Amino acid sequence: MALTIRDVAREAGVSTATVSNVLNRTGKVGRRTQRLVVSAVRKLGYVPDVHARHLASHDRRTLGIIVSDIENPFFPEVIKSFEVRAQQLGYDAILSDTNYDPRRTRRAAERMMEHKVRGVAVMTSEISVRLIHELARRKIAVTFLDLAPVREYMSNLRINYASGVDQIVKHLYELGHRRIAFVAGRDGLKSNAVRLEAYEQRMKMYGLEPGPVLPGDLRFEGGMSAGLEIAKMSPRPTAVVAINDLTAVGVMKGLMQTGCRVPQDVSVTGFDKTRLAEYSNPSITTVDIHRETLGKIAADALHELSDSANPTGKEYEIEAELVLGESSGPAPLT
Amino acid sequence: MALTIRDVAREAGVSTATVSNVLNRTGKVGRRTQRLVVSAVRKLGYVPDVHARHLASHDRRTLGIIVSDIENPFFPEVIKSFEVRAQQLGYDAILSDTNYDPRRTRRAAERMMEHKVRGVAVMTSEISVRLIHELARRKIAVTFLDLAPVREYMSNLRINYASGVDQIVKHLYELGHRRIAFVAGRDGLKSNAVRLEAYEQRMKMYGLEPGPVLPGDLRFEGGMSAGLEIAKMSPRPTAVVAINDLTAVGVMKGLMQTGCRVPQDVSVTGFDKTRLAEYSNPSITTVDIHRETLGKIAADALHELSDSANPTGKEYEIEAELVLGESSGPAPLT
DNA sequence: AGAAATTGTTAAACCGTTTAATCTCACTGA
DNA sequence: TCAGTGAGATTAAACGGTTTAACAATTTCT
Repeated sequence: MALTIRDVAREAGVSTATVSNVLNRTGKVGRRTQRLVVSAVRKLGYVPDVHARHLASHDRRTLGIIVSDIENPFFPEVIKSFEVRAQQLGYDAILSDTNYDPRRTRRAAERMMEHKVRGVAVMTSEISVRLIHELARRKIAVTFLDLAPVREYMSNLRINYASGVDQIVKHLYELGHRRIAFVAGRDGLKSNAVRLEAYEQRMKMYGLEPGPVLPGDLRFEGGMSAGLEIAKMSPRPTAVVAINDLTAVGVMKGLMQTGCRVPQDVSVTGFDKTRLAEYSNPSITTVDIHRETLGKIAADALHELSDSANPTGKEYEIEAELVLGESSGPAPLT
Repeated sequence: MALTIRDVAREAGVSTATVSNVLNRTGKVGRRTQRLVVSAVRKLGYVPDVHARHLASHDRRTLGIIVSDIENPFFPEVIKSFEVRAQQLGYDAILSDTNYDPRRTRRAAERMMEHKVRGVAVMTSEISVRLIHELARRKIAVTFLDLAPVREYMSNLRINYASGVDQIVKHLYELGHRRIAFVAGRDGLKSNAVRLEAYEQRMKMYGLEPGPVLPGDLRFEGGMSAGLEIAKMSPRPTAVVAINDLTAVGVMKGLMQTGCRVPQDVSVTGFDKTRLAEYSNPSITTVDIHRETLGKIAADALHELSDSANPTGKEYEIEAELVLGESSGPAPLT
């Protein structure tokens, strides 16, 4: 039905093998013949079929990336740099979105198997460790974010959340803040627990009493109600460490609604360095987790894992970096 | 090497055809045999190879979507609803990001051809009409945003920008504003030109002099410098219509930096209803372009185009809707 | 009971490409 | 002159599924 390699071969007056060799630049074809084939391809507008190609050449050149929510501003940048890097390494990249739903996570993993990818970057925590092991058992390389120990075909990307929190608390301490509240995120998430823990630890290191710790939901609303609550506390904290930027924006809104000024009365910090941090008013002091590095390293890790003879997993570390904004300032004189 | 349908057939003691029939629910298999096959599949953990499947069954069940920039907050929602709808219709969806680069746009289109997709939703304007025609000529259904007239295998999704602008101007007029400025976007973009034109037309309809029209860049920075400029105009406009939300945020920042209050002194409106509009402070009066509808309709349009016997293109219209925020209010008494 | 209709299963061809094995033939060197 | 060489091209067998014509078994009908 559609144009095949046979049509090209006929047009150029050669065999299909020759066409294939020209297309794949194996260098086995004479210059004259090469020209013939190329012009036949041009003339006919032939485009090879990726499915037939994958099937015939046992060499699978696809990488997958699974994210929990493409609408979460954290992911697009990661996806993009993953895809760019994958392409540089000669892979096709496919994306699946799980929407935080375990069923769809299963489907996503199955899709990766169906597509016979060489590796998958798992950027969500709704996935079960069993599923990861299943992928690895099928010799599909996997990278994930601190979900399991490293093993065969499994590498780990550790984001240094603790260091980010450390830098925030240090920053606030040096500005003179002593009562520093924390607005948490969702309970189940390991990445959230790590940050809370780091906060508590660092506070103690400075000889400060941790807390109060307010509940949040990783969303604007949770931040806002926390902000309202904090505004009427007595003694009122002079600084708030929020679990992410969106929460920080909510906190600021809550504070401002009750007349608290940011940062004159209360300093607020976020996490993740989303665009929101930059564009909110005041802009937010936050932590940059180098998302483009994350995506790139994920692709590199998969490449290395699936390419080498010994697919032993490795640990990678992604650094976090404090970025100053207008939302943090000197503690008010009591 | 990996598990094939033959392994399953052997395990179940049937032929490969039978396994295939069970997997594809053709209903030609007896209950007993069905059970045998299913349990063999389970036991072995067999997952079919998508490439072999596509190759053998000539029925291509993939749709593609090409966007200019996945990091642009406009797209993720569109992509998601496109993928969800595609899946409901039984398609696999693949995504390409062009990064506003014509070369990458070409690559994206080629990728779609290589994958032998049934249809492509083109959500970028960097694509040449030639390329769209080339896709259509290969009987790949295409939908786009007002890039070309409808033809065979080509449907058009028209976003009603004009109506959105109309609603904004009407809203401001009714609040008593008479001097309404406009902050433009990028010059080449048709979608931007349409909005500017609609603004001018509507202003005249109300017997108002359009302008001033300030340049922008669809980014925060352009908005901010426009905001600074507007602040020192005399007589100062009492309202500003910005080309998009990000620009509006910039405008507000610029205004506020010079002591103008929003909306007490100057009202500001955005466009697109990104998260930014909701979370900025004050939140922005903006226009919602129903992105999830856009994605869904794109998938539906492709399905219809590629499914029916006569692939005649159609026109679809996406409505725009005013959403009130805190950034617009009554015109100040002069 | 035997023919006809229905249902279930299989063997073999095919999808569009790659690739190992094989063939051709002009050229080299002894 | 002729075996040996090697570059360039071809042939044919995969790859992992689906599809279809043909056959076998069972049920239905007369």
